[in-house]
Amino acid sequence: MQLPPLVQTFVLHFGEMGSRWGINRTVGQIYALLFVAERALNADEIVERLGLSRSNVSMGLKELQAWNLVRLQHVPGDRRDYFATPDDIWQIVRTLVEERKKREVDPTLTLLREILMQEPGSPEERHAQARLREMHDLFELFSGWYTDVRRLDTDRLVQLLSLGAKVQRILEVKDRLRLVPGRRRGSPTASD
Amino acid sequence: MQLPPLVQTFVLHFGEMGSRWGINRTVGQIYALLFVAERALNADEIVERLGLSRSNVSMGLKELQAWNLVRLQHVPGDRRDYFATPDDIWQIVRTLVEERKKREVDPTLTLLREILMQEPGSPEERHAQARLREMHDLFELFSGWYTDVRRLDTDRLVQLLSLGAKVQRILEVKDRLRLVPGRRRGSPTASD
DNA sequence: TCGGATTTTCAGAAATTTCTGAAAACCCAG
DNA sequence: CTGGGTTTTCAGAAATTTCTGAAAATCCGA
Repeated sequence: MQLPPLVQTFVLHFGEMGSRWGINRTVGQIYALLFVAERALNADEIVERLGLSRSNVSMGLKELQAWNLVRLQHVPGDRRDYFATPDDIWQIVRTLVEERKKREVDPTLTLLREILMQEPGSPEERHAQARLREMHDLFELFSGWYTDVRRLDTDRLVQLLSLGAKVQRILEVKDRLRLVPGRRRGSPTASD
Repeated sequence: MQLPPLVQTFVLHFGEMGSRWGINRTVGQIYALLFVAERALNADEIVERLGLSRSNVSMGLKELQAWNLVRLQHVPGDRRDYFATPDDIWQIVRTLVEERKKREVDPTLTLLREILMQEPGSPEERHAQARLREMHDLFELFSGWYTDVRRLDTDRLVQLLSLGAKVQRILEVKDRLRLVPGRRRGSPTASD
């Protein structure tokens, strides 16, 4: 592995972290390398920098492409494929969340719904269903929140995150307003 | 594996899902089983229901305890250990997030800070640092948001999630207020 | 302290995942 | 077409992770 020390530290750490998620170590390393690279890299450059076999890099890149985490680029007059991560880090976050939702949350929700359709054959099953309904509702809540929030443009999103729990105040106001009788429909927020 | 079909479906799915995260299949299965169980189970009951070896179950339970995901209980007059998941599903979510933060986000933030302290020795390293600063700031933002939001009681949290992107309206109001000249210090939110 | 019940440990076996080199497939300029 | 440069595939090798049985440790009532 022939890398500036600073980069190497990060690449190794990210590889380890990757293996704690579903991603394998080398895929994590490849991604880390591309993330900090000044320009798009081709497969041989990755091989050289990380000391992996050519075929391993090929498979790693294939996987990253399947996740939509790298973009394929071409350099004029060069037939090789070059790979890069999006410049906008928020785009990366969005892709990551989107893909994990697609692969993990959605199938789980489908399964839970199926289970909840079944007729329980015993008190034990009845209890299991009740428990799984709780889980289902939780996932639905998150899922709905996400499809909602995903639309926000990045500035708004950052604003919201920076606000943190201060948003709570708004809820308190909402509560107070709710106590006022005769309140009409609409958004009982600060805009009133 | 001797389980009601409905439970078995869930246990198997959850096991698979577990292995897509850092958790191994059997640990996932044990957790799933405890989650839907009507009462706390002892190790032998888990062995019997999931068809695993006694030692495997022992290690799985140890791991779940290390994650604070199961509580140890005792039945009067019985020397065996019984295990259960918290009844409150939100407690489970909180533990899960807390532990993952501790194991993944915090160490990464530490590493990123260390890297950012170093003096870049080349333009390549300078660029890598700039990129990693972006990542660092992103993690800080999430981390700060989380420490803030974690304090909210569950009702408020659910309220917030249900609200979804409608919270955006509040930001719009905030913007409008900011345009008003001569505004004094304090929180220019609904609470004014 | 003893003895039975229970849990934990751990070395090796089994299963799974990752990695590699060699060969095949692809792709385009000439 | 053809040929060289490039990427992909894939069977087996290597590495890692998971799982097991047997033995050791622990724990507690008598």
